[in-house]
Amino acid sequence: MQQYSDILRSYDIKPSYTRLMIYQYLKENQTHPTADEIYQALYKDIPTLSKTTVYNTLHLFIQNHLATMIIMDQTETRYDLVSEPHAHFKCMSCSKIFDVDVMPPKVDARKLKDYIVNDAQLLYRGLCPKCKDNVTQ
Amino acid sequence: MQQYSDILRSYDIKPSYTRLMIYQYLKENQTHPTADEIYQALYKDIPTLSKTTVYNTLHLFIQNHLATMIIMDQTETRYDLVSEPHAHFKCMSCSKIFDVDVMPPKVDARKLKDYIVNDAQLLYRGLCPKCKDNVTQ
DNA sequence: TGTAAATTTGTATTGATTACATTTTATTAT
DNA sequence: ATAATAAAATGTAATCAATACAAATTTACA
Ligand SMILES: [Mn+2]
Ligand SMILES: [Mn+2]
Ligand SMILES: [Zn+2]
Ligand SMILES: [Zn+2]
Repeated sequence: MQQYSDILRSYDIKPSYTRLMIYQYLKENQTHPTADEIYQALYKDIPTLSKTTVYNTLHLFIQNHLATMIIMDQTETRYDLVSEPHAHFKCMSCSKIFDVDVMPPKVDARKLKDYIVNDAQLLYRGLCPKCKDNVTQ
Repeated sequence: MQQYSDILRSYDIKPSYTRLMIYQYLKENQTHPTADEIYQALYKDIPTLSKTTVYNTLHLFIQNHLATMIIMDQTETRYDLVSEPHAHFKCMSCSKIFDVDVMPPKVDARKLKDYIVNDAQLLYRGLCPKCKDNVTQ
């Protein structure tokens, strides 16, 4: 937990209790949760938790480049800690998001000349092995 | 217009007037419009147009692999005709979406073994040349 | 202590998208 | 033609994640 405080501080984020808990949840559940999933999970331990705080905190994490948002469809935004660049696969049947060990291609300077690129995301959609088997029997 | 009808038919879409107009708009304004932008543009010529019809038609186009949706943030879904694979750049200042001539990397079969991949999207975020200049003077 | 700043909370609002019943238009059979 | 049926389009209400914002609580520190 002390180490988590240090990580938050290293991103210029004051490690309040709520922020620590949200960071811990993201760190120890690498499941690309929605804001609501985070809220539901932490609510058990922090009954005073407000959903607004979850949103506020996630936005703070993103501002400070500690987290990133994964938007696969308009109904749910998911969150991930910033780490090694990797791609994401969303199963359109079970809605789970899987990490894919593929690097988003580094932007060719000629292709995006005069642009400032802050973020790159590589997204795949389809069926995960489990759901594929369920559908095709 | 006759050619547009044939294109729709080749995707198993019956070319009604509304569908033709929406297809035409997407074809002749390669600007990745929102459903509302399409509605606002066509409303002038088709005053009876309903926004639900725009959504219905776009969903039909997507079902039949004639169009695709680009979701860069949760407030607006944008639409694009399916064409040569290319990436998209969203300017976080002016909200415009630019085509980028970069191919989303073909999925390595070993990386997504046992997955069924239906769709790949490569997204960049940042500032376009115009907005960059406005911000930095 | 007391005061200001930072953080968290609760509630109301927003707005794009969907649900769905109704109406209109197109197609087919008689 | 006309009627019956199917397909397409419309209008309105509902949904629901996300935000706005003001109030309350906690923290920092003089
Ligand atoms: Mn991930
Ligand atoms: Mn495009
Ligand atoms: Zn699945
Ligand atoms: Zn711009």
